[in-house]
Amino acid sequence: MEFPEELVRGSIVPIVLSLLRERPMYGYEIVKLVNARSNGALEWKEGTLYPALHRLQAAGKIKSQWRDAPDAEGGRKRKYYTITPSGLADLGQKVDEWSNFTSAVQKVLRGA
Amino acid sequence: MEFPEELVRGSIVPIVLSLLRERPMYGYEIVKLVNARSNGALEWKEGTLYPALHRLQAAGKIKSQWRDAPDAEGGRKRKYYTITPSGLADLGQKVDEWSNFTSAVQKVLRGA
DNA sequence: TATTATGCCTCGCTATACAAGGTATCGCAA
DNA sequence: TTGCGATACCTTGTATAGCGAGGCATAATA
Repeated sequence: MEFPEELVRGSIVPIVLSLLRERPMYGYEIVKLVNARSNGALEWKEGTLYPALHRLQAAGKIKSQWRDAPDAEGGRKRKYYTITPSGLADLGQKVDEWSNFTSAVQKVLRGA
Repeated sequence: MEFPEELVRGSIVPIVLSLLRERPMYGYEIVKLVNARSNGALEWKEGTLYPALHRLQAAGKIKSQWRDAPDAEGGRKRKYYTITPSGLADLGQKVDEWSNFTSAVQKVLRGA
C-alpha cells in the first residue's frame, strides 16, 4: 500500500506504545507484527522503528532489557521493550489526540 | 487543541484540495475557514499554508489568479486559487489514501 | 494620524522517515 | 566446514515540511 511519509509520521509512536501495552516486544518483532496486523498496508522499516524506539526510551516512555530467545525459537539475543507508567499515560493521551484529530479533519473534508 | 506537527503533516494537502473543489479561495481565507470548520481544533498557520500553496501550484495541482476583493468586503488584492484537473485527480486519490490509512492504523491500535 | 485587520510573503530551525549500509548470531544444507 | 538465509540489532546521510518570527502593503476605523 505504501503510504507517504507525511501520513506515517504521526502514527509510529501511538502504535508502538499501544503494542507494548499488550506485552513486551522486541524491535524486529514489532516491524513484522505491524505489517501483519495491517495486512501489509503499513510497511514499517527498521530504519524508522529503531531510532523511534531509542527516542521513546530516552524520553522515559519505554525501557529495554536484553534477553535470549526462547529455546523453541532460537536466534540471537533480543532487546525487549516494555512500557513505563509515563508511557502508559502518554498512550492514553495520544490515542485521544489521534481520534480528535482524525475527526477534525473529517469535519473539514466533508465540508461541515 | 494544538495538534503536534507529525499529525498535521499528512492533512494539509488533502484539505486544501478538498476546499478548492468547492470554490476558488485565497490563502488567508483558507486559514480562517479551516480554523472555523474544525471549531478551532486545527489552528493553521500562514507560515504553513503559503508555502504549501506554492508547492501545489508548482506541482500543477492548483493555479492562482490575482483579483480585487468585492466592493462589499473591501481589503487589498487577493490571490485566488482554483483546483486543476490534475489536482482533482489527486484529491480523490488522497482522500482514499487518508481513509485507508486511518483504518489501517485503527486495526493495529485496536489489536486486530 | 495611529491602529487594527486584512492579505501576502520568506528565512531559519527542527524533527523525522527512510534508503543504504553495516555487524552479529543462529540453523541448515551442500 | 563452509556458505547462506533468516533473524536481530544499529547508524549515517538526505530530503522534506511545519511553524515561529519577521517583514511588507493596503484598507477601514477610531
